Amino acid sequence: MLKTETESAARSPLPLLACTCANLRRAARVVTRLYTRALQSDGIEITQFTLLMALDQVGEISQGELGEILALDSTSLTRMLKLLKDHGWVQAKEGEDRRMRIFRLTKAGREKFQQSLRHWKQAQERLRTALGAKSTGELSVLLAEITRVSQEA
Amino acid sequence: MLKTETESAARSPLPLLACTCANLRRAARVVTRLYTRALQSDGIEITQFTLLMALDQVGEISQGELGEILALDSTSLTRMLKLLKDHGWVQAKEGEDRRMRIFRLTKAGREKFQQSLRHWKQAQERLRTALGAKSTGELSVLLAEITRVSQEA
DNA sequence: GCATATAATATGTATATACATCTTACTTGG
DNA sequence: CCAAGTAAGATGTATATACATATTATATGC
Repeated sequence: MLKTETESAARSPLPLLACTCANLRRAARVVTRLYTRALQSDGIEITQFTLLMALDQVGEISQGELGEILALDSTSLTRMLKLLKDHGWVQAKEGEDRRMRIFRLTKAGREKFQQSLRHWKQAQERLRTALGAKSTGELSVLLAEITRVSQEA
Repeated sequence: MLKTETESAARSPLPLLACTCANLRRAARVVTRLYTRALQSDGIEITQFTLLMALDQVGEISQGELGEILALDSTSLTRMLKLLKDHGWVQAKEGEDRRMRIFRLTKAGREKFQQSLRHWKQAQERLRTALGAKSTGELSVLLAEITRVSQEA
């Protein structure tokens, strides 16, 4: 029988998992915590902040298109956007195609976004400093790459 | 008023978001889909497969320690592991410290792991091929780095 | 040895997210 | 113009995940 490893302190704290997916998800968890905590006093989750940021950039957009940009299932967005609506941060209107929902920020949403932007920047900057500018840039490129090729694969 | 962009086809399909966290999460979603679909016929989620893989490697481990390795809140593991227990893939025993739960794979769990390993390898390999070996290696290193520094930051 | 502090896990609650399926609206072949 | 097909979003259901708090067991100061 193998010696149980439970008592040994010899396990490295973060062994490299062999699975790219597991490594991505683990990194996403840790980084999400960092941003979520930075935004805590703003009363907004980083996932919600991301939607505000996207809407701030594009102005108006349909639910489906927003889903494509964020690689989020459109039906997932139904509920995420509902939370934002309940907060009064976004509003929807019908498109010319009456099946579509066109979303945009409300005034309160723009304000919430601007407000939380400070703490977001702090988190973003803290991470960039800790990882190094070069690595941060490389990571960005690789994440864009892997997102693209995974969608095709 | 800005022209609504809803009708224009001119938005690039995957604009680089400005947020490292959003980029990580988006990549994790896309890659998760790839692996989940590869494992579909095995009746196991990639998240569950990851737990089996970790347990297969370490043999026996407490819930808390497993959480540290995977950067998963130990209370999240309570329910994830319960699902695996319900499937009969893992079993728990009390530790010497009677608060602890020590987990390990059952025979059925080892078999399920070995079985699903084939499709996991296919997904892993497909991704590696699509992204390139060099980038895949760099990504691994960067993900380990960002995980480490984010936990400290 | 006890009161208190702390650690490991469980439970309540909330959000994020996916997929299957349903509904409604558009599109298209005839 | 209509029937059949398809596209956009809503809803049912399930898992992943976090945090606050509760519970139980261990550790520690006196």
